[in-house]
Order: sequence, then structure tokens, then C-alpha cells
Amino acid sequence: MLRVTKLTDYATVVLSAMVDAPERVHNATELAERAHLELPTVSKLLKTLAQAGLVEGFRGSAGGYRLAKPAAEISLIQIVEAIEGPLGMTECSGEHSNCEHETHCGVRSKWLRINDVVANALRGVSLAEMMPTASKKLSKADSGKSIPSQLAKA
Amino acid sequence: MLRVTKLTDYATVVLSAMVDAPERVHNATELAERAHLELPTVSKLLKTLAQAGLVEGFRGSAGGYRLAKPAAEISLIQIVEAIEGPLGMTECSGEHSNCEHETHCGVRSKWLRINDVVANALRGVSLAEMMPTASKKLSKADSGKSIPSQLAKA
DNA sequence: TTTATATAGTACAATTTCAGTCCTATATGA
DNA sequence: TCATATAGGACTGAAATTGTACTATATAAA
Repeated sequence: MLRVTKLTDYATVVLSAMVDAPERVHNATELAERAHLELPTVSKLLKTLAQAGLVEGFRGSAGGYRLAKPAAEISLIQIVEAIEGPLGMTECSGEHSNCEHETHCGVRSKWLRINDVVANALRGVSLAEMMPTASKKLSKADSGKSIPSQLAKA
Repeated sequence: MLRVTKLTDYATVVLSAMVDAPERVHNATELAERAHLELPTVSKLLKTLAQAGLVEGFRGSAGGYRLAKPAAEISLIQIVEAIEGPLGMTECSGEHSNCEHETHCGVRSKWLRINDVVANALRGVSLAEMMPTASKKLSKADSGKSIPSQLAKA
């Protein structure tokens, strides 16, 4: 269905819960409550996000997590790739493709481009913009026929 | 990993194989050979594509499939949705979301927008443009910082 | 009319991925 | 030393994806 996984979705919600107090250290229990998610799930997510460098983890009592950088500098693509790994629209879009059809397949290079377009769409939205209160409006962009111009080589 | 399924990928390859002779009726066996895919797989794909109205199926001997409309009028989003169903970047992006968190969740409306952006990216590329010989170049669009302008409400 | 061909529709098993949980180790502050 | 909290890993059940098989139906030609 071409969707991000639930965990990625959860990650945006959990990270959102940290944005209003970015300097504070939030522990996993608190974040789980605010995100209305289970603690083990949130805990797992935060570990992954910490590995990706999006949040900083602090051990010990009074430990927890904090955004590693301003919300405006955390893009959706970083979150998606932290949870799901490198974005690849098709098997062969990845770095080390081992698609056996590659030599015959004429559509590969096109998918690579589409991959970039989608990646850029995600790169263009920051965590700050995901906030419910974010004033910046995301539009449907131009619809239908006018889109190719965005994709077309200028 | 945010990718289309293999079957969707295959579908673009199979459809590509019909583009150079759009008026001819191609049978599944021929298309399987040209796409280097297994017959049962191609057969299943074509049935699905026929239901979605992208190809016309003809039964009986000398039967087969033909593009139901010009390649330039078949967009990638039609192919993706034919195989995978309606595009929804998150659980709650779908038509009839039953996400229990919806009332608390502040990121829902943003994902809906991103959904549209991705859908439009796919809508903007036609089957004709997927052909290896297609002269039209798809670009990476603008990279990085300049992307938000594509998403921002004009 | 019979036969070979080819799609239509459905069902099914194998595989892979995802989601959620749990356990042990390590670090920190009181 | 002890309670707290993250780090890292392993594991399991559920779900989706893949690929295949089977039966029914339609068509063209002998």
C-alpha cells in the first residue's frame, strides 16, 4: 500500500511530544503516556532514534531522551530512514541491489528518479512542521497535470 | 523501508513490454518471457491490472491483453494503486481510518498532506515516461532546502 | 461440434516483514 | 548500595507479500 510502518508513524508522534520542551530530558515512561503508546514500544523506538542520532540518550536515574538537534533540522526522511532503513522505492533502488533482472530491466533508472522525488518530498518536511500547532501549511502541491513540471529536468 | 511491493515493480515492467505495440494483443506467456518473470506471476498481475482498467483482457485462443489507454495516460499512481490499493502513508491516511489514537494525535493532518505530495509525485509520471527510451528526463527535482517551497501553500 | 488456447476468479501455502514484548547488561544519582 | 533508566539483544505471534495451483468460462479454428 506504499506506506510507512506503524513504528515510523509512532516515531513522529513520540518526537513531537519532545518538541515543546526540547532542552528537557524526557524519560520513556513519560513519552509513552503522552503519545498514548505502550512503554516497551516507545522504549524500542527511542533506542533506534538514539542510534540514528536524532535524540540523545541519558542513562541512570533522572535519565531519558532529548532531541539531539532543533526540530526544524530533523526532517521526515531522517525519521523514516532511522526506523525503516534507507528509502528504496523498489528492490533495485537500494544501494546494493541484487536484482537478477537488472540487466534486462528498462525501468530501473526511472524508479531511481522517483525514489529521489519521494525522498525529497520527505526531506522537505521537518519535525517542527509536523507539530499540530505548526503554522506553516503543507499543501497538496500542485495537483495532477502540473506535477510533471516539478519532476521534469529544468 | 517505504517501498512499493515487488508485484508493483513487476507491473511496471510488464506494462512497459506492451508499450511498443500498444494496439497488439499480447498474451501472458509472451509478456512473461519478455519481462523475464514467471508465467503465473505475470498472469496474476495482468488479471489485477485488467480489473483496474489499465489493460483489456481478451479470452480464448489468440486472446491476451492490450493497454486500455495510451501509455502517456497511465500514471504510476494508477499502477501502484491497482496492485496495492489506495495509497496511504500511515494507518490514518486511509479513507476509513480506525486509528484509536486519532483524537490525541497531532500529526495526522500532516501525514495526510505528505500522502498527497507522494501521490502527486507518482501521478506526475506516466508509463510512457517509464520506458527505457523515454527522452523526458525525470530530475531529482530541487534538492534539500528548496523543496519546502514545493510543498508550501502558494 | 469438438478441441486447443487463453483469460477470470478463487484459494492456498511458503516466505518474509512487522509489531510488540522480554531479558540482561550498563550507567547514573541519591 | 540501591533504585532508576537506557543499551542492546533476542524472541514470538501476527500480518502482509509472493508465488503457485485449480476450476470455470470464453474464443477461434479445425
